[in-house]
Amino acid sequence: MARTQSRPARQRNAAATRAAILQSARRAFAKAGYDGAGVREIAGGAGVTAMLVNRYFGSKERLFAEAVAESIATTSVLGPQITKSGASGRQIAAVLIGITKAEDTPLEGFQIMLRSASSARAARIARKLIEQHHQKLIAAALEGSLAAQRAGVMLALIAGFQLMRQVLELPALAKADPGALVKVLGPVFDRLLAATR
Amino acid sequence: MARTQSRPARQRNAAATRAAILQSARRAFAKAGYDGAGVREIAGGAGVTAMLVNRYFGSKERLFAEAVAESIATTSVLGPQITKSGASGRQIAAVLIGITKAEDTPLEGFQIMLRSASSARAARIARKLIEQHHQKLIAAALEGSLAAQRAGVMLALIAGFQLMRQVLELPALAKADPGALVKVLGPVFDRLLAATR
DNA sequence: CGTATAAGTCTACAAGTGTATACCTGAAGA
DNA sequence: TCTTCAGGTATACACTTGTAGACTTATACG
Repeated sequence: MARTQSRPARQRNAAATRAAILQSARRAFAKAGYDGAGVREIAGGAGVTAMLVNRYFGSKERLFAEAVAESIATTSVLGPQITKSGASGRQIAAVLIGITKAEDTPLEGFQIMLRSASSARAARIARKLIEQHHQKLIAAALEGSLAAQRAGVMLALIAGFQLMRQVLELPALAKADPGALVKVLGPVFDRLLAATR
Repeated sequence: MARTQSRPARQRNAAATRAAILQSARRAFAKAGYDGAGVREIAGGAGVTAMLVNRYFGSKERLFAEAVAESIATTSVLGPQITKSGASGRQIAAVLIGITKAEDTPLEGFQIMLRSASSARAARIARKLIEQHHQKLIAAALEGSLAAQRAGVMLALIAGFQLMRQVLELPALAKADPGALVKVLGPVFDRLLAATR
């Protein structure tokens, strides 16, 4: 009766608990990266003991793989925006600027990747998922030559922008007026959308 | 006489030892990031005990700050290229592509930043240095309005490109023909160099 | 030679990591 | 009501991390 009274104390439900752990893991990995997020912290975020995490997922590494897979699948905001036929650079820029504003972001998959880049295993997992889920889709939607390279540079720009704005919080990008950023970023995306001459 | 016979046993030279530690630290941080590189590992790379590191630098955090500062100062390849008056996007792109080719790179400072982004303390240190050493210089060299934002986006593009090409090794960028990459990246840099309309 | 002092190491500790084993507990079936 | 077993916790261990204090050793100077 020590713990039951302080919390709503979720019913004993394996599936729900598993889901809660996974969600907590996604948030923690996005915030601190693979090495930075501890199993106890993740467990705490789900209102659960550390050991239950290992009980359900086997190990931290397997938990990470599952969390990344889910996050990437959910990170579908920017993809459609870019791959739809009539997209303008200004639109893409506006969306990107919007979703890199708050702490919590739909670009969770990218966030995890950025913060886990130091871990070799994490990087390998991330590369595979990025390549298959984003790079190929964008490249396919681009017309003209060097589509793969242009898609790659777009992803680089997105990742770098997020890194500087959200992770490093470089003032020039983090505190800038969104309108001004659109003015700067829009034409850049336009260049990448346009077929290379 | 237990230890003296096994090694060349560098002469006792504070300055040289300090420099050796710093170099080892730069390499270790670039490879594994702030959290990933251990003090013992860094010390070992300099042929020295872990405690000597703290003796000379006070703490790991301060060692990191100094290592980043030195790396950033050394990372002077791109800065002059961008800030010189007659620079073209194509030239900048060519230089960037050249120095993001091999594993070892003159962009060590960026590399460290990328791999340490997960650590909050490391990010704070890196932000300060990046801001003062790169962002302000580039912004000052740019003509027209929104110079700070344009400089920030340039840095984002550089960091993102390096991340995707060197750290994640996205095939479209890592294995691409340099000439093709110049064709894609050059106009993008041109856009950022040109005054915003 | 003798000694002062800088250069460097040893041992240890407190905190944090992922994980294994043993344990408890609450709800459902008989 | 009693039993059963999945859902969950507590304790502990082996290891690693950054760092502190006491210790040793080599070099330069008198």
